[in-house]
Amino acid sequence: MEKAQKAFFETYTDFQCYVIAQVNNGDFNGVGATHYNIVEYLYRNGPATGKTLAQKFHISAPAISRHVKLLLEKKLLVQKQLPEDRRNFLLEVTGKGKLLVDGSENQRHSVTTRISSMLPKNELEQFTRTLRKIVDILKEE
Amino acid sequence: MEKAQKAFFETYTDFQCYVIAQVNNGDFNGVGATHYNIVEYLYRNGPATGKTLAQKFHISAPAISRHVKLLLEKKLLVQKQLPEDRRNFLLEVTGKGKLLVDGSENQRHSVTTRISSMLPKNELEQFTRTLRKIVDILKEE
DNA sequence: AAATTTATTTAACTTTGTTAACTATTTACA
DNA sequence: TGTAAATAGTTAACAAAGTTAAATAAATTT
Repeated sequence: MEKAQKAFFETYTDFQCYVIAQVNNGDFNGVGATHYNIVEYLYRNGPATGKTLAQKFHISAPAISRHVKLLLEKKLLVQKQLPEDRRNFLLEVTGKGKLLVDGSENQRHSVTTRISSMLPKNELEQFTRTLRKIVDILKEE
Repeated sequence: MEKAQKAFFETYTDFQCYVIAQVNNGDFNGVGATHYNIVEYLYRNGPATGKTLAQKFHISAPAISRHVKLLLEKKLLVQKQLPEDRRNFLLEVTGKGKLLVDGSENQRHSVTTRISSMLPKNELEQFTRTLRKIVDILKEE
């Protein structure tokens, strides 16, 4: 294997360990990583249906259904049945849900905040561009 | 939130979805993602003990123990008790284990290979440098 | 020699994903 | 228009892979 490839490979796998560990361990007041990501996604992108979330997060509809059920119980989301197609339920973040995302004690959010604040702006921009390319490569399959 | 930060944040979370999906779904002949990562790590870095693996992958000793047990059953690893301290068991990749990693049908390996072959060399090097910084930031805590 | 520490394993449990089967609703079309 | 197919979501049963607590065996400390 070529040197640049090898360096990338090692760093990437090292990084992957952290991402996985963060997902496995991150549980904040009974709100797991995927729970949090759902709330945050709906906060930033506006209301969406369960189906959209399943596609976004690449998990099955029943998995989303269980997550949403818990988030409704915790009053972090509310559900609105659409009159034009009553099979669809739009999910919306509550004030409490927004507080969860905005909260400064939020570890999940702070990881990306910390990363982006510790890199020079141009380096961050270049990194984001390459990472976007990588995501697009991954999406192709 | 600043524009560059926001772009990073969105791309990062999108990327994270793929990493997690890959870990959840990736099961190749009964060998899951962590199983494979263990074999590959030992292949590339030489024999190591369970304790080392637990530290490397940020998972508990019992989790490693279960993974290793399966990998021994599948003859992908062998175990050698060290005479100088018989509590330590060095884990080593077998020929069969090496074939798993080297195999061209190997999806896990091919993700990083595909990424690195689709980026210009200097972009890959810059990306690796920034990603290494990020891993170091994450390691600090 | 006894107590403590260390590496590993076993047992019991939790979380979070999966597929299969179900309900409710909408759409297609003979 | 009435029936069949498709779609969104849920429930049930299960699997994978993590966790902590407790057990074992070996080495080290006192």
